[in-house]
Amino acid sequence: MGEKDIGNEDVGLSLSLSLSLGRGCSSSPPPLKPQRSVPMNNINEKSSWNELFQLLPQAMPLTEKLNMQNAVDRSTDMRPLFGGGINMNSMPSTAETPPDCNQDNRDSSPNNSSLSSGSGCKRSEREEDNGAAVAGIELASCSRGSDDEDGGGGEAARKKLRLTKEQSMLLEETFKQHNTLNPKQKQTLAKELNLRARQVEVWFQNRRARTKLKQTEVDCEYLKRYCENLSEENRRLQKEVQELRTLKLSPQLYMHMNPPTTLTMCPSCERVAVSSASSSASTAHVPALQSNCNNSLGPNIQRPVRVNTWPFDSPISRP
DNA sequence: AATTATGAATGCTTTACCTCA
DNA sequence: GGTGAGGTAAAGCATTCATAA
Repeated sequence: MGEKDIGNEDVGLSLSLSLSLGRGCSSSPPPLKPQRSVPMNNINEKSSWNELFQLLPQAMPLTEKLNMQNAVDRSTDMRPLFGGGINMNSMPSTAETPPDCNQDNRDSSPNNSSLSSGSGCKRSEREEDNGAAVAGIELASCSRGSDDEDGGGGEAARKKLRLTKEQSMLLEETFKQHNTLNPKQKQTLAKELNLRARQVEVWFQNRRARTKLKQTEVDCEYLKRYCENLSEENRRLQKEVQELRTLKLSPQLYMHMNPPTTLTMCPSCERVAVSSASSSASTAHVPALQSNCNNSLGPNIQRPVRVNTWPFDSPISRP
């Protein structure tokens, strides 16, 4: 399948996602992601993403931001919707969910160790699931799997469920709104989808995990680029230092040189003006720049411009 | 046959809540 | 009554497996 390729390509094209934050700081990479410091129940990856996008560099066109968002979304969201050969079976395997199953072996773990930890076995969900099963979840049509429900053991062969297109779509839509569900939402959604609450829960867990994975890939790509740009910048600066040293060694040349060039930026519109330190004429165009903007800092405030290693913010490939 | 996508299982951590000394 | 320790449940995450496509 080429889907992964597409995903990677998108990632490659869309790296800048989180990067946003590095603007103006070329010495240390920006935080890639807001760190979690809240109870896990409150995690809302979506909102983090939104924050990230809000922080994207202003220089980045909106379409680019959207493309990035779409790229990530596409890489994870669209597949279930447009993947070929969608199997419409929706039946939770009866091997997994015997109609009269009302105890903890719902998950049909081969070693039946789901009770081992007490905390990891999600008792309530099993209870919920039982409720869902009672509510008729098991009545969903099953296009396959009828041959393994008689498998006696049943637990050994777990038949893989494929969600229907409609189910996937609704799950995706819900995930876009909130990437975690409270029990009530879970139940409601499960009922709507004709699935067990546990299945909805698992789907959301997987979705979060895989979204995170994609984000990690994007972050890695960004860091890679960031590093490359730093290296490039370093090389450039070293070359510049070398040139200056050379000039210093030949004072005659040095004397005929123009004074060092500095860059100044209009604080409001952030347009850059090149000026010579001793040339009043050349500095004149900073106020000229500022004449077009409402600069709250006043026209005389100029700040030096740092060379930005932000990969998408400035042309790196300088001559 | 190999690969990819994805549903599911398992074990662990974190957090909230309760009980008790 | 306030407080810290210990236990428990619930929820989420990371990892892994299994299987459909």
